[in-house]
Amino acid sequence: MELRQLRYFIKAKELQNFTEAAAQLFISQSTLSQQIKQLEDELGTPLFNRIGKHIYTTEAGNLFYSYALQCLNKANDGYQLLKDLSKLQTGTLVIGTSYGLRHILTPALVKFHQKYPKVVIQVLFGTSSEMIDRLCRFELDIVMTFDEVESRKELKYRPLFESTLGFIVTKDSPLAKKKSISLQEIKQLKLALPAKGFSTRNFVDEIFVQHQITPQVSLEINDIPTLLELVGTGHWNTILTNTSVSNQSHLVSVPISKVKNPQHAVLISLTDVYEKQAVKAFLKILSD
Amino acid sequence: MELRQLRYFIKAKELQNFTEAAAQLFISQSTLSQQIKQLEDELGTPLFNRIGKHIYTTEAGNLFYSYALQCLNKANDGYQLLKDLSKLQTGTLVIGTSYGLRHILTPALVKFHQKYPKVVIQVLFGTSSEMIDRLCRFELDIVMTFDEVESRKELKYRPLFESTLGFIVTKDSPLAKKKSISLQEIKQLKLALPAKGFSTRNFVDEIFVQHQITPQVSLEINDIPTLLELVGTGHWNTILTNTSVSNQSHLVSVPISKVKNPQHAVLISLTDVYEKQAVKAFLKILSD
DNA sequence: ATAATTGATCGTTATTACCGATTGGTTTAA
DNA sequence: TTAAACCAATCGGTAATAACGATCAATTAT
Repeated sequence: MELRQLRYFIKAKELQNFTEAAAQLFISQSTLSQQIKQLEDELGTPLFNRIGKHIYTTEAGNLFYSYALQCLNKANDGYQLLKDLSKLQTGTLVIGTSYGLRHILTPALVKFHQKYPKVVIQVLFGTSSEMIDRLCRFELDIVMTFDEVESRKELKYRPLFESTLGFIVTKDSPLAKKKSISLQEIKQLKLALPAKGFSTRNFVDEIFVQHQITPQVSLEINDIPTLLELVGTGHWNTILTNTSVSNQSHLVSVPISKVKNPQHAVLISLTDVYEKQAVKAFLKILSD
Repeated sequence: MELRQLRYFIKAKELQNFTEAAAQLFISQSTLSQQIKQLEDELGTPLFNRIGKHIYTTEAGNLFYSYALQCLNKANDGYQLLKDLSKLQTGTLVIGTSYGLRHILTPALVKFHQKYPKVVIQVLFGTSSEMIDRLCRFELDIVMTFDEVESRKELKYRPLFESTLGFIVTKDSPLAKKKSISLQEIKQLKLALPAKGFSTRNFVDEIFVQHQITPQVSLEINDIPTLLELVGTGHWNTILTNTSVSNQSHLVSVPISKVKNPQHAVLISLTDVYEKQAVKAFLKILSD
């Protein structure tokens, strides 16, 4: 049984006339006759009664018609779905992102959703190492994070922008008015930092190692909003990319002196893998 | 798009391996590769990501899979339907029935035979317990009888109609003119009853027990036509469903007073078992 | 009667599904 | 590092078959 035969059968049944059906199908009458016969042979029962020059469907033909239609419709639905997908009328976009990038993520999500409202978006915050693992396991379509030290060839890196680290304190703190703060000063203060694995944490650790300074890390946490809330209480200070506190009015970012610390925000995807239409569209919106 | 390609795609997607899929489909790997490629070209999007020696379905492939499956299932459903239907051209229908139901059985058999002349019909009269045993041993397709006290979950009961018991006497008997007869009067008379196991007998026994009356059962017999013949001699009387004597002009059924005795005629079949097309057709005819 | 219409059939052609062998890439084992 | 194993893609050739035109047989309309 082939879809071709079902298409022929349906047309023939609807027109009750092989010659006309063949014409509409742009095939010869003999071809239609043969293909119907072949289908009947496979099904083991006639689909048409041939009475003189007229044909009409048998009981079997009438019953089978409904299934043939449904079968063809399913095939067509699948076809249409993929055509829609290429026009982004459907599908899913799964984004992994660092918390420090949400200020560029959120407006991009809004724009994307306005343009492609039928695409379902999933956003996952997490550590960059965790997200890259997920990316390699095909659980994510794209990762937005700050770049890692090593670069892997199975990953494709698209730079977004640079951001510097800042020392985060409450607006009311005496430190809030300083124009800059040195690592030596920071060494005296209790820090709350993102847990190991976060790209910012990796970067902070690296800086302290470079300057041979051991900071007082009195709290580690793997949730940035909570970290910011804790810093807001005034009991801790932290170091984050400036962009992480851009919408936190009660917190202030003080530049760290004598430290070259630009972090590079990047988009990471898999190389040599078919890239979803939704990913392409999303990248286009981000780059605007 | 052809069903062949959908079949290939589904197998490849399920095994995530072209070589193995081709083997299971009994085609060469090159053929599978070509057909998948052809399908992808028609759909305008890759269905598989080819990364290294592994393949896995793209988003499009995953979405399309469901439709491909449904499409194939519809085709298969249609195929199965016609195979079932064609069995009505050759199959057998084995019916077990109580004697009391022959008045509805015979016209149904005639109609069924006119519609499906090639189906061989076997009819077996017997006790309901015997027939239900046979049904469970798959020796019968369907049983027509009066309902038993207990209902088993492996059996499916379809009610047909209700019938009452009557006291059967010859037309010439002085009792024939009575408008009703009480159990006390019956107690004085010699009875010929169907053998134990017949549903009517079970029901009659139960009624006597309920009224704490012991009847004079002077004859038991497991063949209803013979029983009726004996009753016709005037030496015995009996108790049967009224429908049993509906075509016996020399016998009369006298209602039994003060006894709630509707018997429920039912069709019994096995649950959770494939129901023959012939059975469905027969049920349809019966219900008309 | 005759012509027109229709589906089935026959012989042929064009297409294509299929195969085996090979290639090029990657992964695994030595 | 090299060799072996594995896998999908590709190529050229063959067998299967979808398609065609012509014709036949049957029915219907004129």
